[in-house]
Formats: sequence, structure tokens, C-alpha cells
Amino acid sequence: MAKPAKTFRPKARVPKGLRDVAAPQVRAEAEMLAKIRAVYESYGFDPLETSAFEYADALGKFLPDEDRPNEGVFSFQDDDEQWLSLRYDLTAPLARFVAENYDGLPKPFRRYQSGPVWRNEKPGPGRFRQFTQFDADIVGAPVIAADAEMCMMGADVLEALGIPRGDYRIRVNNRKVLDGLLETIGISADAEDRTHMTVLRSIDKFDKLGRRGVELLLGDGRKDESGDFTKGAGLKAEQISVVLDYVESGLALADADRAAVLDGWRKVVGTSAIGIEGIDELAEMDALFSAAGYGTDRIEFNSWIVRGLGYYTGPVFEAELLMEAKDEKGNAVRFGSVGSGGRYDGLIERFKGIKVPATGFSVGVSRLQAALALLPGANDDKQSDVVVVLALDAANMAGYQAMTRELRAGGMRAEIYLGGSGMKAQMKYADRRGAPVAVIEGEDERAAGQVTLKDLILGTEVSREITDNAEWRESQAAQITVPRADMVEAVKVILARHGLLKTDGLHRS
RNA sequence: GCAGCCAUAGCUCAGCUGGUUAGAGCGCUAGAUUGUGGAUCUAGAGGUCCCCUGUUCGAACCAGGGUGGCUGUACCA
Repeated sequence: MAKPAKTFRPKARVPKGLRDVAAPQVRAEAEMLAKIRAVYESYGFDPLETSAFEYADALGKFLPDEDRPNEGVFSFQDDDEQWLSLRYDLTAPLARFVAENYDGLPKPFRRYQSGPVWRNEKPGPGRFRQFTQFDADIVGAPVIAADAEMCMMGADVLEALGIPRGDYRIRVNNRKVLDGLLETIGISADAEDRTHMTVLRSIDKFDKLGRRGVELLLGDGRKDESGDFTKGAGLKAEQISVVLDYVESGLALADADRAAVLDGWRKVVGTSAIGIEGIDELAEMDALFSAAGYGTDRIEFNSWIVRGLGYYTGPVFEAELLMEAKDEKGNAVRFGSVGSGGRYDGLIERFKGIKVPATGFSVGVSRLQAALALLPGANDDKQSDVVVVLALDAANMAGYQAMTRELRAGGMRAEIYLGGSGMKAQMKYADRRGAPVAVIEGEDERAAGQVTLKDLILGTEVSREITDNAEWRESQAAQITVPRADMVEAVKVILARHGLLKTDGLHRS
């Protein structure tokens, strides 16, 4: 007895950490990108697009002791066995591009670029394996004014996106200051050194874990809420107290006075040459910020900003949102950093063997968008502006198409109902679709040379007062009948009443 | 990666110590309504109870393994 062969049905599902993005969010992101681009353009940056994947060695993510790329990046082998990796940021590809085209580029070279990047990590709320970044970088700029400009531009970007001053902060530190700190407590300046890395990571967590948590991480280690244990840096008590002194010195002054913060740091790392160099750089940035009128309500110096350990060599900065928000369940949400950057003088050296100084700023578009969506009022339903022309008579499709064409020529978005159902379903479709207007031309209207226009927005309002069905139907809520020739103008009047009539070439949203 | 919790209809969930045809609300489809989205009423569709193996006369429920999700933590260029 042969069993009927089972048809294989794949499970329809989006891969973990990836997502489908619906219309409102696609539009919101496009709008956000346009605003960021305008700021970058105004600072003189030019666009550049590089490919989505690169040779893995060019991205610099090969595991040192194995012949395959780092697990954090998505990689595959080409037909010639060479490893390719999806880009995990836009900076590494820029370094490759500059190295490859070095002689033909103006130096300094300013470029901006946006696009998706991919990281093979555990996804979390607001954290995906594909997300969008929008970077601006200056390559071949050794002067500290370049870093200062990046910070100020970061502030300008956030304000251009409508985030009020005071609701965000650009937080700035300098890797040289951190190196100086480690030097003063006798820890190797080598960024590859285990203790060096552990200490910096601990400092980075001050914001999250507080003084006590950082103290534990610097010492023996810390147990988290689930009972899992994180091994610490194993510092001695005196060393820990120096680090905590540094982190906390000037913390109270962080948003009051940048110079005072630097004074505090100078006391802790004043014996280290590299530390002093870092502080002097920050002092120069402070002077530039102040001269340009960027106070601590926009840019502050902050001791726990560390950034990744990979390639930063000088000033580092993060853009953080300070306002409170609640998620769907009413829990307070911390946004974290929505942008970051810093100086990376060694990245291009990997390719060219010569030092090419560079600094840049990167907006985390996906996370910023997720954050803004949680703000009150962000998810108010936006009224659609698509006019739906009902197709009541299959034999008259050409006539409905003509109506639709006229509406489009009149500057409106319009579509014909192209499903197979009757009038009731068509009205329901228009409602679902969020259409403001339904255009109805049945046999009666056509015979009379008329069309019926139904104002669906007004109809919804009217329906709130009507509980009786007969009344609702007889009232023919909010509809008018006009001569066919006047259709376009009449639809415009209804759209204008609801503020949906386009006045320029841009799509309103 | 490590640790904890969780997995039943499209969604949110109920399902007593293992016992026949697994339920609710919302949503969806249709009818009441001859040409009208809302409201109301009625009817209908929709489930490999995450997967595999085991225990048992019998498993949505118990055990082991797997997969997926959430939370914390680590990593984060």
C-alpha cells in the first residue's frame, strides 16, 4: 500500500535576527536617511558606495590561528576557494577603497555612505543581524579639528532628526587618556594584552553596572542575575581605586564644565606622557567646541566611553539619547548609543604600510529609528492618501482605468480595486487600505454621467454617532454625487479637507 | 558562548493530580442588508498542542535529547 507522497512544504519564516519592514517604517527610514544625508552634504562630504561583501582578509576579520574568518561575520567561499565576508561595518570597506585608490583621491578625502551591514551575533530587542548604518569619514586628516568637526556634526544630525537639544548628548573621550591611565597603574599599553582589554571593557560598563559592578569586574569577577559568573581583571585594590578615581573624577561635572573634567583627569594620569597627550587633544577640541558655541548641553567629556577595542587610536565619541521611553509593556527602556565614531589612524596602514590618519562618525540608523518609534506620538496612525476606484462592472474596466489615470495625472495616488469580489468587499478593502476616498461608478451613475465619491474619513466620524444599521445605510454617510467631468476636482476638494492633497512633488507621509 | 525561564488557533491566552470529539476572547470569511466600509446578531473556516525518542493500557500534560523564543551576561569591529 503506497502512501500518498507528502508534498514538502517549507516553513514560511524570516531567519532569526532578520525582519521584514512594512511601509510606514520603510518611509520613516528613507526620510531619516534623507535628513542625515543633507547634514553630511552640507559639511562637504561626497557619497560613495562600496559592495556588500569583501574578501575576508580585506575586512581584517581572519582568526589568527585558523584559516577561516571570524564567527561574528557571515562568510562563504568563492568558487576559487577564497573567503568572502558580508561587511560588518562601513569603515573597513572604506579603508580598502582608500588603499586601493589612494593615489587618485584628494587628501583629505571626505565621503559618506549608508547601507545595510551584517553581523552574526545573538539578536536582541532592537538588535538585528542586519541593520543600517550611515557613516561620514575624513581620511588623511591628522588634525584634531577633524575629530571636533565629527562631534559637532553628530550633534547637528540628531537635531536635524528632530531630537531636541538636551534630549541627546555627544559623549567624548580619548583612547590616549585611557592608555595613560593603564600606564600609571602599570598595565601593558599593548591593546592585545588580556588585562588591558578586560580593564577597558570594565570601564565601558560603568554606565550599565555602576561603581560596584565595575569594581567587581576589575577585581575577582562578578555574578550576574542569572547566576552566571564573569571573570574579572584581577587588579589589586590600589589599582582598582585609581581606575575608579579616574572614572568618577569629574563625573559630577560632566555636563557642566568640560575643562574641569580634564583637570580631574590630569590629576590621575598626569604622570603618563600618552595620557597628557590625550588630555591636550581634548583640550583643543574643547576650545573648538566652545568657539563654535557647542556647550555641554550638546557635547560632554565622559570617562566611561571606550568604544570597541579594534582600531580606535585617539578621540572616541558616542551619541546617546537621554530621554525616557516606555516599551509596549510599559517598562522603561534605555536607548543606548545611536551613533559613534572616533579616530582610527592605523586602519589603512594594514594595506599600504604607511600611516593614514582618519576619523569618522557613524549613525546607527536602525537603532535610532527603533528608539524614536518608542517616543510618545511616534506611532500615531498616518492617514493613507491612496484613492480607491471601485470596479463594479467588469465590462467597464477601461472606464475605471481612465478615471484612475485622470486622478494620477491630477497629482494624486490612485488605484483600481483589482480583486474579484463584490461591492461590499470592495468598500471593505478601501477601508482596510486606509483610503480617504472611494470612487463609485455603477450602472446608475454611468447612465447619468455621474460618479459617487465617498469620503471615508468623514464616514468614520459619522458612524460613531449612528448605532442603527438602517440609519447608517440610508444616510449614505458622507458621500456626494458629482458629474463625471468634475471627478478630479471633487476628489481634490475632499483630500484637501483632510490635509492630504500633495502640494509638492514629494510624497507626504 | 554561558546561565535562567518559556513553547497550545493568525494574535493574547485557558486546559484540574496523565483519561474520549482540545477551548475562550479578539481577528478572519460569509449571511441578515435588493448597490455601500462602521455597530449589532447569526453561521463558518482555522490546530502534527514546537520536533524526536522513551515511560504508560492511555501523553498537550511525565522523562531524555533537539529546535525556536524571551531575559540576564559575555562578545560587539
